[in-house]
Amino acid sequence: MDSVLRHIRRGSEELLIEAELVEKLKENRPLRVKAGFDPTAPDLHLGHTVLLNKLRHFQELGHEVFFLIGDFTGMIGDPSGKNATRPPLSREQIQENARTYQEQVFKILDAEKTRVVLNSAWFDTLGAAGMIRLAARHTVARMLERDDFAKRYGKGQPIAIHEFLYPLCQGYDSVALKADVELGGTDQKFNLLVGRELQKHEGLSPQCVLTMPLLVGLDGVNKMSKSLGNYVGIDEPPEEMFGKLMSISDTLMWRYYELLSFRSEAELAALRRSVEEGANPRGVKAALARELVARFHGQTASARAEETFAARFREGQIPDDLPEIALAAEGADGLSVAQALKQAGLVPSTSEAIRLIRQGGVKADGEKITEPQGRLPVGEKSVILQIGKRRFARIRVFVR
RNA sequence: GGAGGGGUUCCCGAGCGGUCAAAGGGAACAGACUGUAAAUCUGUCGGCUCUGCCUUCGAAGGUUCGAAUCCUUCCCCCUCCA
Repeated sequence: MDSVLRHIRRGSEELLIEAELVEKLKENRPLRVKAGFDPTAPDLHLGHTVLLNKLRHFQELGHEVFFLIGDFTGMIGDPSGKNATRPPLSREQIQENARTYQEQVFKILDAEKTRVVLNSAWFDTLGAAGMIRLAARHTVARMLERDDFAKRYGKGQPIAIHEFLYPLCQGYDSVALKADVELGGTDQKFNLLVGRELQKHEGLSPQCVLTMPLLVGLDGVNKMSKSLGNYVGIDEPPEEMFGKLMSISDTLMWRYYELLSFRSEAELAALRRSVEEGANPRGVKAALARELVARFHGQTASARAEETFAARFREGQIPDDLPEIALAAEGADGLSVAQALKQAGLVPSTSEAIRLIRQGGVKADGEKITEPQGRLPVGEKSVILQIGKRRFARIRVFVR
């Protein structure tokens, strides 16, 4: 029992209430473990996988996971108040999103032990009267206990009524599913607890609540999210993933280890010690990148991504598989480098190109270009233009 | 229904008749450094046929030699009172 509990708790923020969970586990049946996802943005990133990994743990322990897609609650919108409105999704879009979700989710979850459910299944039949009955179960004062509501109320910021319905609906999902455990991010704690209350009202045994920390994004400041652009998508190409993971700060790396790696606590401690004793954090970070890329793309792809990364950034190599782009020059004197960079799509404007040349950031066939007026001659041979370490194009100039 | 606050370049946010392509911060990009796309430092950060020209400060008009800054109308967001 102890080792099971430790497994469940690993990486988690909070478990409520442990004693109750022990009781449930003692019943020796598959527990009904619930986690909700909204029906938009089916592009999963590493932030989502923190929770998915935990669901996976439950499956490994023989429990049943309910992967709930909040197609009904999606209509209410995000209660965090950031995105005020969100266009309602059509039935087809939701179906489509659900499908995409599953494709991605089952890279982590065991499809055999996962039930995908939509909450419109019970809300469509609940009706307005049912909704009012549900709303009667909770008081405004209790609703205002939620941290973000309290803050907004205190600051005189608006809170729309329907935002109060969101936690209630999410809680009702737990009633409908008879959930034994619900997982969510720490920001979900309040909503998860509402589920407990509502279940008690219905005479059900209240669910245990397990919250997982939010994963900080690549910027090291905000939580990982697609809209902030600080994410690593689980569908991204191996090279991209590897590079992004190498770009996190040395401090942030440890957080990622805790939340994303499957290495044992003992192994983590050993890694930490080695860096304290002078090992280069670069290597440790690469090991993390290797593990994660391998999880989504396999060993070989992961190894190849690492090689590419090393070649590109340590040895400054130029990728060898660049397609040739043919650009037309107006006359026999060729094309200005700035124009070429723009037309090849490496920069959005010639102004930007000129700036980069002035800063010494542009190379042609490995030679730094110093003259903003520089031109590429017309010819049979292609030239490789490079900006910084990451942008390349193979260009050939011809006369129109 | 009434009163008031506000919409500025990717984001936050200053500017309130000329010296404003517009302070400051963030993000981003480049350079230096580095066994890292880490950290740190420096620079850049509307467009162009680039020592000059053109287009931006919610929209449209107007006043003025000159407007992000003043006036008019309109659109949008927010708060308070009822």
